[in-house]
Amino acid sequence: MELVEETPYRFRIDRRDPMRVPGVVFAARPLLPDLGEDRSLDQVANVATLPGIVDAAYAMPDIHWGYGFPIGGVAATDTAAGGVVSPGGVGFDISCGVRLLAADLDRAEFPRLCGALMDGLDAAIPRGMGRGAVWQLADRAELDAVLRGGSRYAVERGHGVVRDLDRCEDGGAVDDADPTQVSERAVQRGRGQVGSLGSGNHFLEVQAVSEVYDEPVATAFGLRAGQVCLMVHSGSRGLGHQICTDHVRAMEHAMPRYGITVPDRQLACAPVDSAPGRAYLGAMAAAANYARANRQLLAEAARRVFTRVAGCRLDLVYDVSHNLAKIEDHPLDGVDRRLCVHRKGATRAFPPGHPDLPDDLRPVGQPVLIPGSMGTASYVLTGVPGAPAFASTCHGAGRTRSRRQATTTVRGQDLRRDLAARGIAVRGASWRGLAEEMPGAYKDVAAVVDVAEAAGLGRRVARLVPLGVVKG
DNA sequence: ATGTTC
Repeated sequence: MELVEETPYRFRIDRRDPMRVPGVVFAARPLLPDLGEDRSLDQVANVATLPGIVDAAYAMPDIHWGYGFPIGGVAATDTAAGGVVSPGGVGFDISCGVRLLAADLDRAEFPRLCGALMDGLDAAIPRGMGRGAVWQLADRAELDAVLRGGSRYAVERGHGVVRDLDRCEDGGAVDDADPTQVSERAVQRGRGQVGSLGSGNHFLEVQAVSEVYDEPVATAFGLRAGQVCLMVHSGSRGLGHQICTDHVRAMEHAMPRYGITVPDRQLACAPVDSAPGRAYLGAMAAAANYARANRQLLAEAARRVFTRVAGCRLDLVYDVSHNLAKIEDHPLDGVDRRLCVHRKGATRAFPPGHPDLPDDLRPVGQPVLIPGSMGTASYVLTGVPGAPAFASTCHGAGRTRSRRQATTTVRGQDLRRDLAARGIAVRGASWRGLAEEMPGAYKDVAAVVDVAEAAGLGRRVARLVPLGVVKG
């Protein structure tokens, strides 16, 4: 794979047939994928062949190998020019994302509360493969209400406060969810999982603000140095996974009907303006709402623990997805075009002044939540004006070694002990799951965020360090 | 990521 270094933070993959646009990789040399075992740069070139793709196939500094599309990938297609939507451009965990809450509690108070707080969260947060959930839905009709209403419905049912919705992407729910495009199997898998963390890299973490880079913006976000925070990273569980599986299969069969060929069958896609395209987008929107309700319920469960143990509030800073396709207007050659923007392992980062931001955030831009790997820092960024890649940035550290490799390197028990020695309390669900998330299997999130800022994708606002980790 | 290979 030939990479042309345009700047120290931006590399180009020149267009060659059948690519329709070039590839652009935001990275520094040390962050580029290891070509021996990671085919993600080939995946960038593959994505660049998709019908209707505009501008470039983008990759963020946390890029790594994914299903069809790279994780850390952004691709936009022109909906008026046969542009496609591809489930592989969203990923299996539809609307996986991050929610950050700020406590009215100083980190100096944490040591005396740590044991009770972490034990309380350990008991209150369902997690791991399958397992239980916070919210027992009455019936299919109530699940449909979640699929249509997301966090808005959760708050209507008493799981949260109205102010939460102001601090959620899309006010807590996307429109155009179509539960009729969600299969019975997806419904069955999702029915008992609203308010559950899942496994893998999902987590709930008690953190402290360790550094503020931009005080006015941090203040507008509701963050100050030394403050205790809570970060939730979870998605749409088995429901989103099943929806992805179902619609990839449907699109594989439908592609010949639209004369579409792709270099990798994992890039199965259909025009946005087609029956299978609309069907996927309707089901995807339903999964997006499910994921938001899931994070809303998890945050509520954590709030109850914080209230009981510490007598403190948790105010929502923001909730944003990093696995989603959205129909957005962006200027191309000076003209606004309606695009289907796929972000897979990439976080939307609206700049100051964006009309979709709530009034109190519009002057400062959207909070962009970047979780680090276990035991390392996380970052809060804000969007910047005129950014490339359709107002998107990285979503985390990015894996460098497989789960399997990680488990042969370290034991979960040792990892937990090492973290405890560094003052980080861990409440896991399985030793294996813990080992798979060893920080050494990830890039350095600080380096990833440095590149994101240097490449003009976003601007650092605050750094958060872990105090306690609840792992799936 | 995932009832971790329908």
